[in-house]
Amino acid sequence: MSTGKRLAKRSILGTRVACCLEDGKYYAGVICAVKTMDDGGPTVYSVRVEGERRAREVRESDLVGSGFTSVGSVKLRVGQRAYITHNNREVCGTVLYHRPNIDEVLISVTNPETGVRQDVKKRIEDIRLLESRKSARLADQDTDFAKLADMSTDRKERKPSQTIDVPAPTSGFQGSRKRRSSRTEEDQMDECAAAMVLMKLSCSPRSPVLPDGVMGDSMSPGSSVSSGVWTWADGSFSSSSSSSSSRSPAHRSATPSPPLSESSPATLDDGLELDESLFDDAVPRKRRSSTRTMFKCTWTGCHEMTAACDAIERHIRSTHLGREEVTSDHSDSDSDDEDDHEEEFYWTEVEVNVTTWVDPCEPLVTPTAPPATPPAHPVLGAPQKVLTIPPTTVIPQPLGTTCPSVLPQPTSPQYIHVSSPPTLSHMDMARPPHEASSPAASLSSSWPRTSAYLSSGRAKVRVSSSPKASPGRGKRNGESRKCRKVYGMEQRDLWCTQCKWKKACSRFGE
DNA sequence: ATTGCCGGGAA
DNA sequence: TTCCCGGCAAT
Ligand SMILES: [Zn+2]
Repeated sequence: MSTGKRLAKRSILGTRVACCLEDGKYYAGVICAVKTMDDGGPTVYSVRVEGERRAREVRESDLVGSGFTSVGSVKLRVGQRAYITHNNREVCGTVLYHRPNIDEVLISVTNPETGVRQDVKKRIEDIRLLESRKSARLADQDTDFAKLADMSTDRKERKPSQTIDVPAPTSGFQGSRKRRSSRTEEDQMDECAAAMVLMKLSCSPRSPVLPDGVMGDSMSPGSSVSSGVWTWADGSFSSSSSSSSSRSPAHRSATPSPPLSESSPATLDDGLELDESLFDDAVPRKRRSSTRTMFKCTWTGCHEMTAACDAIERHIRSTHLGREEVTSDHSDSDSDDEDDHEEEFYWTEVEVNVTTWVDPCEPLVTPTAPPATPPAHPVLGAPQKVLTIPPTTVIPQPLGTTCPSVLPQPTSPQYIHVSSPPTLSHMDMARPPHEASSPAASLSSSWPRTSAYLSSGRAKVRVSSSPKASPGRGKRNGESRKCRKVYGMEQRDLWCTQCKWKKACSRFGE
């Protein structure tokens, strides 16, 4: 009554959180009760830490998770167990150090395949303190099993991400909503299992894979927080679907064999066909008419553009993500052993007028490109007119087609922006954006990278044959990325009011 | 299973 | 009026 105050409705009971214990490290647990002192006292949470019997009572400030402190704002102790996405699978590691000042965390992980221990640098935002519900995931494609299973399939240059299968979010924690389930998951599992079998057959029973005690040291004394990250290796396959989910590790489009029909963006500079037969059969091979697909860096303020997506990814990796190729210069197309392919989130395909660029193999910069590329990690979400593409770089949309599912800004479907960034960034979005005025402002400038989850993974532009509009009820035809979808449940406060009320969206109404 | 949102209802 | 949600249609 009275004072409008709306509590986040969802019950936090049952929410998985990381709880800071006496040793200063965080351990996974579940909230089982909340005790709030009505007289202004601090709220006390009763958390059952995994591996312990009794629940312990902790203060809010000792919790990390959705609705609480975000990982980004805590200092991790040495020895803290952490989960990161490495080579497309979640691995568990131990923090070697955490330097908040430069936002860098060094984690020691062990590669399940090689058994080699490796130190990985991550940003705090890319780190989870809780294990994802679905961990283990093979990178497929060029992992061993892929070779075993079908090595004939691809021999040529392959690109990490063709399809836009959405991966996920980051911010390891969860509230109460479950993430979408991908059906490919099963496939992968199967293949994975098959692979394991193969490997088992061809290797010694106790294959080099996964050295038992991956991190036998410096962990909690008696708490078995783990439950095995690489579950598949343990033999426990139970795909539990506990209520508290979490992000699923970012994984790429996996399916190796089937010829992907759509959504296979251009590949390499020379003569590989792209899929644009869909929108305009231009450039079946080389530059033909007058446009051509280029790969443009979408990093805020950066205008780098290259002809090969390979190149743009390299650019992004080194310039923006600050990662250098860890692995020895692999010949050209396999064992991508770097990190999760975060670089893929920062480029987009663009149709370029062929006359404006010269060398197909060399990265080039748009004429107006400001030399000032942010040196360090620029803060995402600080909008600064990103897509200020000079007229030459973008082609107008061919027909009165809709440009669905890409730009959240419905107002100017003038430019087709062949999309690609398959997923959103792995930024943590635990708290409401400190952005300028309206979230819409930030949106209009770029991808909704502030968004948490882009649920249905499909981001490829596609020309639908007929504009078809039936404003009846339910849903509009193909397009429907409204606040809910764009921001996800987790960021409900960013939705427009109408959406919050389950009414017709006013922001993306169109 | 998820998303958009109408219609209805409580505060 | 503001806010919330059941439930249905369309994916
Ligand atoms: Zn809305």
